[in-house]
Amino acid sequence: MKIGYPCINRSIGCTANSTFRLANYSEHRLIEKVGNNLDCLQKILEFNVENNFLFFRISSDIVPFASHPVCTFDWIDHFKKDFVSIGSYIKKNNIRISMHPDQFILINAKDENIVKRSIAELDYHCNFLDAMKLDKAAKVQVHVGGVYGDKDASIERFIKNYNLLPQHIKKRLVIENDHNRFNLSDCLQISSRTKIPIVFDSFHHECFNNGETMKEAAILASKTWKKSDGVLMVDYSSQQGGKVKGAHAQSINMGHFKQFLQEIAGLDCDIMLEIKDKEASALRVHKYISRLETI
DNA sequence: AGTTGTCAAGCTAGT
DNA sequence: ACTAGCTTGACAACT
Repeated sequence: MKIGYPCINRSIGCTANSTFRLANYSEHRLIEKVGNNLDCLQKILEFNVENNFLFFRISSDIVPFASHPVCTFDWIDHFKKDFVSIGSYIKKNNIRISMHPDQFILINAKDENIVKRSIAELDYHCNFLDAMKLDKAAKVQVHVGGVYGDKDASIERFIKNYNLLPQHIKKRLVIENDHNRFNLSDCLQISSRTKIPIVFDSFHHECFNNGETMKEAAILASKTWKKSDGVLMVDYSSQQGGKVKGAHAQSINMGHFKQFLQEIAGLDCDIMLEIKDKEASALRVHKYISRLETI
């Protein structure tokens, strides 16, 4: 079981998701930003290896505007050496990688243009992972999309559009249950017809489910992962008190987390801690787990 | 140097 | 009708 946190490290003093304004786009700026972001990504990964965080989500902002029409620059070729070098570091240290394109990515949108832009964005994510020469266990996770007042039709549209995706996207794309639109059983329905693996989001499952216990749900999701996809990815969080339903906790609630670990005991998975304070909470989790291992 | 409005993109529920 | 929330900050124009 690997533990990770998403995108941002707050203790090493650099970010791998630095961007700029579209209005200020220039090739020079793009090269500068991507160069810095890749340098910082390497530093974050080194920090992670030292601290035994072997699961990491790379920010979608690592190559700003990569899928925007304004970007015609061949960044894959320009940074080829860096990609290969970071990729070998990832493989050498057996780090699991994921990416999570933003909320604008809607494979099942009714508007063809949104679908087109979404595919362009997925293409960017997959090209990025391909450039690092990572195997297909490095995943790109999205939500199913919008309901548009007709869930069945929206599921059909997802499946239809998914089947049309190019192979280099299909091999990495996975779906995640969300907290108010498509829950685990909706995702399972899609998975049974497309064989797409499901990232299990435990917090979303608490918010929105079809009566499955945490353990049942995690096992159902894990069965959608083939050997070559790697083990089940889990997104873990809990409710931030005083905020609207679905708001992620600012810092980890260890009691809640321990109970979650007990509930899914015996299931191999990699856990992404979607907690706002990032590695601070991840360090507390590690302390707890290493204590368990020494007992 | 510090503050603050704004940033490519969408959907949903809650106010 | 409007906004918070979602991987959420961080950019950049303004004091």
